[in-house]
Amino acid sequence: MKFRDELRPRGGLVRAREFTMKDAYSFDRDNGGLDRSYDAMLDAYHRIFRRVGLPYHVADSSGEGIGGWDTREFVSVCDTGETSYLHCQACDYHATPEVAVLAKTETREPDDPMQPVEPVETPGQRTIEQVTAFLGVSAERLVKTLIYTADGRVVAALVRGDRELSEDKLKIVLGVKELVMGDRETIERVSGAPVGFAGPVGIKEAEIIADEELRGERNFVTGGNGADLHLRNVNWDRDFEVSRWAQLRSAVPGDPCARCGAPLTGYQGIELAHIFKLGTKYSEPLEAIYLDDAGHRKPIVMGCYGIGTTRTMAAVAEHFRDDAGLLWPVAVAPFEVEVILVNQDDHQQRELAEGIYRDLQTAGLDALLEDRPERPGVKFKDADLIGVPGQVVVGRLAGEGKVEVRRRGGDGETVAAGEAVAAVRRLLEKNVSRRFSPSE
RNA sequence: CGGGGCGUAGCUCAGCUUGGCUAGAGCGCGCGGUUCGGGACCGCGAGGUCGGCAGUUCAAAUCUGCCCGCCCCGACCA
Repeated sequence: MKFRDELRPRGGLVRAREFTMKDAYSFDRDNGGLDRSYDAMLDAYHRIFRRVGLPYHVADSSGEGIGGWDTREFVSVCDTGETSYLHCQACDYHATPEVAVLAKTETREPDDPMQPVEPVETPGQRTIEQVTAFLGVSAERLVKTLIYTADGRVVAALVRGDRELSEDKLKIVLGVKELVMGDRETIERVSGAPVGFAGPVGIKEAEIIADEELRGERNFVTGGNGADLHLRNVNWDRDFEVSRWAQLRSAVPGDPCARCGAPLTGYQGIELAHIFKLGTKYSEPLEAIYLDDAGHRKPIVMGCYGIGTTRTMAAVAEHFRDDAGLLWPVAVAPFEVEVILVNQDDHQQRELAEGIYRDLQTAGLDALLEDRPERPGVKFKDADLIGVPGQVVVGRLAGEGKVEVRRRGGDGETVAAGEAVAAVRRLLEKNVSRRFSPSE
């Protein structure tokens, strides 16, 4: 059980303040051992989700602040999911926008001539939306200057106005452990202006790193490093020096896949599980040490693996339901079979139902007995709503010692009461065998 | 924290724009009867500080102000 003080819980079970999750760590003596543990866990997770029967994908993702590598998420596709993913239909690459690597775009030199830099007054216009509206230019013509503190030094990251910077990519390019947005004080110091007017021209103390996409841009608009000031017709090289070019922007649908160049498409999903390699990031500071064959003290090499149990139930509800209610996959159903006593006042029916209920339990099945004093219709509707996969109906055929065994919502077969347990077993096996391929 | 919406019977909601009938419906609940394998039917009945406080008015569920609670969007985020 886990608790988290979410500012705003949402999406029902997907993001609540209280939830359950399965958490696991592996401890190895070296990276080779870690790789084996990780691969075993990856395989186990595949088997878990195949058994549940949920359609899912495995996507490259980031450590979300924990740090690590070989970070992968198990994702259930779902329009109500809270996370965006990108997919290449040509080569089946899945990744989050922050980490999705893009094929190098052709960077041809822009051929229009450079115009002289022109300062423009932009009183109070700080955001991209405000500046584009004020100057009457599209966001692609703007260049955003984002000030970061990376392991203590200041960096100015440049991306096109209509793009999002990927902190994951920036962190990797810089090779730093800690990357945080510059605070107000830092921004004002290096830009010499209030927050919202930073630009690359004349910026102090900051290394300028630019998204490779900007190579093809000319005469763009940037912050003017002065209060209420922007600059038109800014050009790299002529007006400021780029110390490094790199792919910094988050991917969006339509961008080319790094593996095969085909356009990526986007989808929403629920993050079901997350695995990654931690290495010695925590074992070193915590002094989780072992002695190797030679008697040397070495930090344990760790891996981290989690499954969001509660939100997996949310994904199950999204995928396994019909107009009448839920259809639990057997692997995660709260009960495997429900015995429906149609007329609780009929002694013959009652005895038969209670007998089968006990037999099912004796046989090791999770059984539920519906014997409330309700009308038959109510019981059938509720049984379908709850969605227990197996149903045994004990009703008008009880006098002949017969009952009906069926899958929730499906056609039934009439069997002798003594055959009921075996019939339920067969039925549940069939249900278990329902599988989806990971790429479905 | 910013934006939007909603608080009326146990539940879901109508009524509010344009103030005025005894504040309504469906479901649920109680009693009587019929029915009894896919959320039955008939009859009778109980059930309300209209979220709270204050104001305007001859008169407030309805208009105004403040407060409280819940939901949605955003910011944020192992």
